[in-house]
Amino acid sequence: MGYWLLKSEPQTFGVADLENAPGQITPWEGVRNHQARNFLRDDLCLGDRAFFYHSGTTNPAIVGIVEVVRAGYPDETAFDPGSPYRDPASTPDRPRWYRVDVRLVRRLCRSITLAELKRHQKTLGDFSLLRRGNRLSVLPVTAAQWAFVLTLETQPPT
DNA sequence: GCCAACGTTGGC
DNA sequence: GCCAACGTTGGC
Repeated sequence: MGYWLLKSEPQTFGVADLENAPGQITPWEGVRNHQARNFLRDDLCLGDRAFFYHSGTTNPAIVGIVEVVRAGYPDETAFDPGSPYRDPASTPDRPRWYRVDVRLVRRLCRSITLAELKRHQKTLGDFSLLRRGNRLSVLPVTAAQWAFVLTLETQPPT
């Protein structure tokens, strides 16, 4: 099973929105970066788990856990002239962008902030989220990193 | 193919 | 609001 981290700005789509979505399922769409697209299209498998991460906020943090319930398929928002994610270069015949469907497994008992993760950089090792200049909205997480972050959840914030 | 200009992301 | 990182665009 693979582990991932998915970023979203809570003002656009936060964990609360996912909580209120039908079946607590949402397409993870609108990703318009080739490297992130490759992860969505090729690497996120059915059953994989991902951290739901809030970016662009005062306290960027991991706030929940989601599960991939549908593997990569074309992101149809690219075909929609009314969508902010419209990309005329992507067509149904030759889709350029892909999305997955995710379901909320649960919120974390407490948010694990980016600041806190940085304090554990030594333990986390080469964590893609902490790499300088990283802007990818879909990031791989190792099994060890996944497990460690979950141990933080049940400890008081450091 | 090179590179400057520009736009976006995202932390602070 | 600022700035670093980095992707994209477009002229040459």
